[in-house]
Amino acid sequence: MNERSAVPKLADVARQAGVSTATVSRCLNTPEQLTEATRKKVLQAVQNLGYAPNFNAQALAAKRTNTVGAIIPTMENAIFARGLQAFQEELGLLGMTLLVACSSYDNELEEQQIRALTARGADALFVIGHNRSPHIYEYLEQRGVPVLVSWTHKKHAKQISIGFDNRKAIKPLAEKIIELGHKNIGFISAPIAENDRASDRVEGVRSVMQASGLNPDDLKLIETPYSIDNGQAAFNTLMSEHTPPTVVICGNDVFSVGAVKAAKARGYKVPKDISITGFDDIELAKVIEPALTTVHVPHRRMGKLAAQMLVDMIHNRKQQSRELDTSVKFRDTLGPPRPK
Amino acid sequence: MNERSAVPKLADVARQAGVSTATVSRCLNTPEQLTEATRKKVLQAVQNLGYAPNFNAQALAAKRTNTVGAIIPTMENAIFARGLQAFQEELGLLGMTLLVACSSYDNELEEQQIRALTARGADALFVIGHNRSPHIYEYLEQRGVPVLVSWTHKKHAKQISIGFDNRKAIKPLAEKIIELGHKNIGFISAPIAENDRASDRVEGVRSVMQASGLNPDDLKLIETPYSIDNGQAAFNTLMSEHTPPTVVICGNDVFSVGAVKAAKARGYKVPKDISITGFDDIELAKVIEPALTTVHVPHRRMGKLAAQMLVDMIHNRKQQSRELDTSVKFRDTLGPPRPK
DNA sequence: TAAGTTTATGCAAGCGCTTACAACAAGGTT
DNA sequence: AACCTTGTTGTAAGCGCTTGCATAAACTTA
Repeated sequence: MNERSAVPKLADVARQAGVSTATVSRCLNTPEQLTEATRKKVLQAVQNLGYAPNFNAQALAAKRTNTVGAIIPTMENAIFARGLQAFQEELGLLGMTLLVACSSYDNELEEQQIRALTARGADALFVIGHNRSPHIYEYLEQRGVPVLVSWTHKKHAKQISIGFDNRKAIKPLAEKIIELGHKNIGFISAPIAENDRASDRVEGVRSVMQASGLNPDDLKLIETPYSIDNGQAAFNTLMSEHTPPTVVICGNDVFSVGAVKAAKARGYKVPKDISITGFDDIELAKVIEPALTTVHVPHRRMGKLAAQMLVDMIHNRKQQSRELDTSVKFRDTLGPPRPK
Repeated sequence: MNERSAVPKLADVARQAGVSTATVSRCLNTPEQLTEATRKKVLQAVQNLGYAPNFNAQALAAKRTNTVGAIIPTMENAIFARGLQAFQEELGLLGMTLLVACSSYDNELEEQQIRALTARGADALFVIGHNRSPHIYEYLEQRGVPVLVSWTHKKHAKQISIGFDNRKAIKPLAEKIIELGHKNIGFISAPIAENDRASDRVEGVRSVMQASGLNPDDLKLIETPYSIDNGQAAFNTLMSEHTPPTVVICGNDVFSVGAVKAAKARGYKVPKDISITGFDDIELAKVIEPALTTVHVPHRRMGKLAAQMLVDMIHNRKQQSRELDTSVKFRDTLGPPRPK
C-alpha cells in the first residue's frame, strides 16, 4: 500500500558500514565496546541513511522497553498534571520514556489499561491510589512488572507507595474548622466507593469530629464526580437544606472553585457567610477570589521521587514506601461561622 | 532475573486448544473466518491461560499498531486538554489507541518525539500548528505516516489541517475593541517565533488596527511563555509604561487570568479602569471574576473531527482540510476606555 | 459421481532487532 | 615458543506474532 520500502533498517546500516548487524546494534547500545574506528564507520552509515531503530523490534528482542506506564484518573483538571509532569521530567533524566493512560475513575477501564500497557512492554507501572482488585497485582507480579502506588500512603499496605496519608493530611484543617466554632459541616467528595483518597479524606474529617465531641454521622456528605459544575451543584444542594452548613469542606480544589462560584451567585460573602476549603492546592486555588484555604500537597516532589523509586524497582533494588508531608494553606475562604 | 517464564504466548494457547498458531491469531483478529467450534475452543484456551497478545510482536509482524500519536505543546494548562480528550474518545470509538507526547513548545524536542512515535509504529500523527521544518514532513511521507495539523487552518498550506483561522478568529474582537474607542492597545502573546497560532493572532489584531486607521506598529506587544504568572508579570510591565494601554488583549486565556489577577492587585476595576480579553474560552474563563471576554474555540468538535479524518487518512481515503468557526464571547472584562 | 468451488485450517517464512557464543587477533606471561 | 588473557567482531538463534500459500474438507453443480 504505502511506499514504506525506503525505511532503512539495521541490516542496511550494517551493509553500508561493512560490518555485521551485531556490531551496529552494539554501536547503538553499548558503544564503548567498539573501536573508535568501527564506531565512526557505523555512525556515519546511520547518519547517511537516516536510520532510526524500530522500537517494536527492539522491545521484542530485548524484552525491555525503557518505558514506564502511568495510569491517572483524568487529565481534565489539573490535579495530576503537576505531579505527572515532574514524574516525566525525572524519568527523562533517567533515560526512560513515559506512557500515560487515563482511567476516568473507572476501575474496569483501568484494568484494561494496565493490560494494554504491559502488553506494550512497560517495564514498570505507576498508578494512583491503592484501590484495585488483588488479581491485578498478581497479574503484574506474574509478569515481573513492578508497580508503584502514589498519591496515597498507607503504613501497612502490601504495595509499595509514595505519597501522603490523606486521612492525616486533612485533620489539621478539620481541627481548625471545629476550633473556629463550626458544628454544621458539609463535605463535597468524589465518589468514594472506588477511590481511597476520597474516602480517606472524609474519614479524616469524621475522626476529628468524633474526637471533638461532634457526631461524625452529622457530616453532610455529597458525592459527585470531579468538576467545577458539580461542585457548584453540590454546594447549592447543601445550602438548600433546612439547616445549611456553615462550612463546606471540598475533597478537592476543583469542587471548591465551583462552590465559591455558587456562593457568590447566591450573594454569599466568603468566608463571612460561608466558609469553603479545598484540597490539593492547584494553581487555581490562588487565582480565585477569595484565595482558597486548602491542603497543600507536594506534587512535584512526589512525582520526582516516584520516578527514582520506580527506576530502582526496575533494577531490582528493594524499595520502601515513603510518606510525604502535607501542610494546610490558610488563605481567605475560612472564617468563623456567621453568628445567628 | 524476573520470574517471567509464566507469561503465556500464542503458541501456548494453540497447544492447549489443539490448533495451529495461525488459527489462534485469526481467532483474535478475524474471528469470522473460523468455525463456531474452533473459535470456542480457542477462546476457552485464551481464557484459561489468561493470554494477552504481545503488542510489540504484533506490531512487528503486522506492520500496524492501531495507534495514533499526538504531540501537543503542553499539558500544564488546559488549552489542549479538552480537544485532546475528545480526540481520544473518538479514536477509541474507532478502535484506535492514542499516544501523547509533549514538546514544551520546543521544535527540536517535537522532532525527536515525532521520530519516537514513528519508531513506535504510530499509524498516523496529530500535531498542533503548521510551523515545523519541511524535512519532517518528508520524513513522514517517506515512512507513509499521514499527519494531520490542527488548531489552525490555512487555506493554501500543503498539509491537511483541521482548525480555525487564528487571524480571522480574533478580528471581530479587535473590531469591537476599537469600536469601543480603544486606541492604545496592549497584547500579551506566547513567543511567536515558532508558533503560528500566536503570530496569527497578533497579525489579526494588527490588520484590524490598520483597517481602522490606527498604526499597527503602535501595538504594545509582550511575548512570554504561557503561564498565569507570566501573564501577571507582562500585565504589570504593560501598565508601568508611560502611557499604559486601555485594553490588554491576551493571546490566551491563561494570560488573561494572570492579567486580571494583576489588575486587581493594582486596585484596578475591570473593565472600568482596564479592559482585558482572552482567547480559547477554557473553563477558567467563566470562573474568574469578572467573567472573561474571549474567543471561543470549538475544541471538542475539532478533536472529534480530527480523529475521524485521521482514521480516514490511515485507510488512504483522501481528505481535505476543514475550517471551523469561532465566535467571540462577550462577557464582563471588556468595556470602553476610561475617560481621562 | 466427478469435477469445480468454497471454506476452514495448517505450514512456515518472515517482521527488525538483540545477544549468547564462537572466532580471531593482539599483546603478555612463563 | 607455547599458552593465557583480553578485547573486538561475526554468526546465528531467537523474541512472539501475522499472513501468503498450500492443503484438506465440505459443499455445489451438472
